[in-house]
Amino acid sequence: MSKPEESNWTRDTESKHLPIYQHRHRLIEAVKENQFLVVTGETGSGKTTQLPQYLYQAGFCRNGKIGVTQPRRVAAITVAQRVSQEMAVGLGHQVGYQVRFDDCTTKDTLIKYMTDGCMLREILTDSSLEQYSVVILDEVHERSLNTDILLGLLKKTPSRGTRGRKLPLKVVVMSATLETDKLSGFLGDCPVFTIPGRIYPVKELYCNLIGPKDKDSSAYVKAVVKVALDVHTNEASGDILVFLTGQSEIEKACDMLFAKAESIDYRYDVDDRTVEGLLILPLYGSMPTDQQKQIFQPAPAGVRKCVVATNIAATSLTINGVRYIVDSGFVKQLNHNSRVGLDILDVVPISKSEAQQRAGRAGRTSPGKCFRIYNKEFWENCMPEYTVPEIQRTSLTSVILTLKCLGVHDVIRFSYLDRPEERFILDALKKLYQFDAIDRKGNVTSLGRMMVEFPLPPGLTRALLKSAALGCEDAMLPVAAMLSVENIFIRPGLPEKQKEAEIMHTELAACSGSCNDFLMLLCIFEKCRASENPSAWSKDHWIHWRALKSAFSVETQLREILLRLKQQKDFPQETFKGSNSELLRQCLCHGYFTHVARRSVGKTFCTMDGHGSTVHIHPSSSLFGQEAKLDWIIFHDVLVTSRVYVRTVCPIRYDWVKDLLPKLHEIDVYDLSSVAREEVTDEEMARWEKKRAAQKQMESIEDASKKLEKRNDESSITEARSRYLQRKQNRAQTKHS
DNA sequence: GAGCACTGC
Repeated sequence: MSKPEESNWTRDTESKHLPIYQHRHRLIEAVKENQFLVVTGETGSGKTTQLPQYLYQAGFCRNGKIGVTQPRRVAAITVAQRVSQEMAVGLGHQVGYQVRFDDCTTKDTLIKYMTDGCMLREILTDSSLEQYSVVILDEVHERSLNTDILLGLLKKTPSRGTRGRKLPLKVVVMSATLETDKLSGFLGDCPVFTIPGRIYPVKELYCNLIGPKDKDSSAYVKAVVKVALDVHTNEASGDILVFLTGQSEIEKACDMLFAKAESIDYRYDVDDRTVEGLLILPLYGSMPTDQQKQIFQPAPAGVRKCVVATNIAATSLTINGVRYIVDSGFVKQLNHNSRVGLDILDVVPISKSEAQQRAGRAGRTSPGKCFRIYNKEFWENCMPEYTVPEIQRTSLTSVILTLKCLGVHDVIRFSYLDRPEERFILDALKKLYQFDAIDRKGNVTSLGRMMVEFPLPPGLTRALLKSAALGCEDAMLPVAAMLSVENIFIRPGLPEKQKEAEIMHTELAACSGSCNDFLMLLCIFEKCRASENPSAWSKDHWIHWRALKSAFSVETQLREILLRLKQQKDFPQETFKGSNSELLRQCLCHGYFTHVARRSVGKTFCTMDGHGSTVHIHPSSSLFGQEAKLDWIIFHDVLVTSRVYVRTVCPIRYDWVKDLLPKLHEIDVYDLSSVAREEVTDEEMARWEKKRAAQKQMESIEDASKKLEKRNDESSITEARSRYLQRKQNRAQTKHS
């Protein structure tokens, strides 16, 4: 292996002026002396780019690679590019990166930047991380789900001698200055190394336009517009960055900025979105990338940029030249609600640490100001200190399966930096049991070992494996791919264009018989792939080409994994007795029997998972309006807006799920909690077997359908849940009217 | 007759 010249490294004057440079010797010593180290420093301290280079220079690569994790793909790629330039080596050689679909490493790679998800995959194949001498977890304060899991796994780091390791693995945890004591405490009171940052002061101001009682979104859209215009008229030069929660609000705010500017006698030009001296630019994730690019170009001389953005501008994208922040104080957050068994997207106040993060975006190149539209009372009473970490508000099914496959059987007492609620873990275990990924004692089954290989939600993997057993994976692979990319349907803003798109989408639905949204996805996938010019085809049919293209890559990846697994001797093989038109739907049932609903009054459906929630078919479904013809359905996901909607729907027959549904009630939380704790006694096992036998007997006497209905109807808890959802609906309706 | 923040494998 070739080392970069020492002179080359020190000649780099830019990196010598970074705050971290003068601490390099002490840092290297600290890593040498400790197995765990917390390194803290604000953005701009140089820790992400410099520390791996210092360790490389100090000879840490003699016994293995240095791995650096990032929560986001772009960060992993750009930092690796930067470091390879600084070290004057080709990207992919000594310095490389690995993200999904893009492995830019070789056998020479010694400093490897990667996403936290990739590192987790790597641990699945090499649990002692034999190839690494040091692992650096970066951006730990962001508390991404995968980083949190890595923290817990690396805490019990492989020490000297375990599975081929010559030396114990060094673990460095890098975080912004928040909660470093907690991190150090978690890692056995390891030392904390603080590097001064290089950010400029940001003055924080409270505009007192919103208080704890303001819950209405139109109030804060008006407020941010007012503040942004005030900044434009009163403050010195520098761009403005406004934080709102979503696309529709952002568009509304941009329109209001024009209108208000006009009413106070500004000239403006709608096409350029320019009010006199103010260039107004919306920014959100689903925006076409070419439109996003415009945002990074500096405004013309004498013009001030005003970017109205979602949280995407808080971490994922950096806009240079921003000196003023206008903070609405809200964010849209996906929370798993285990009480109703749904994931619900909610608008909630941001945390104080998130507000500081937003303010920090104004101080990257010069001193700045942050205007908070809310008052001090809102700050004190409505905003929590820290954001609830993802691991405590997300569905854990995939993560728990990964942990189980890594040999962590006691998933309740695993070392979590912040422990998820027990019922979230039990929910996940229950789902895994229902999908046959774990057995009654909580051990991973051979099916579970196969399932963990797929980057898909377990239900979808279950359906895919079923289809492969029956030999119809060519139909299921595209469906699985299409369901794991962002929304593929374009919905234009202009009403006449909207109609045009709708007609096109209805035609696409017709090609699959207009009564199965899953089949419609397959149809679109295949039609586009078969067309001469797929991107033109997408455009003509109002389909997002970017999303469809990524569905093609996902399908290829899934197909490769499946091919590999099919070579195993124990890969299941089954024969199908039934008509071909039913084959795909029956396979889907094996992944979606937790998402079964039966039509109840009028156009409503009642979920059969034991929660008995009332749901409606979403208007975007090809089954919308055909409710009267339907009886049993399965659905891919749930959306709570003015009503509880199910999207991506498919009609099924009760016969196809009747043998699966009892599995939903076969195991209770008490059973699982002891499974989870590895405290299943023989007595408990015997009791369960007895119960199961009794249940089987019942089934032969009583029709399973009736029983399930009864279970759903009689439970008062279920009714309470329905009432809760109803209230939620009513609240949402008031909010929207 | 509705409208989905942001990541990641």
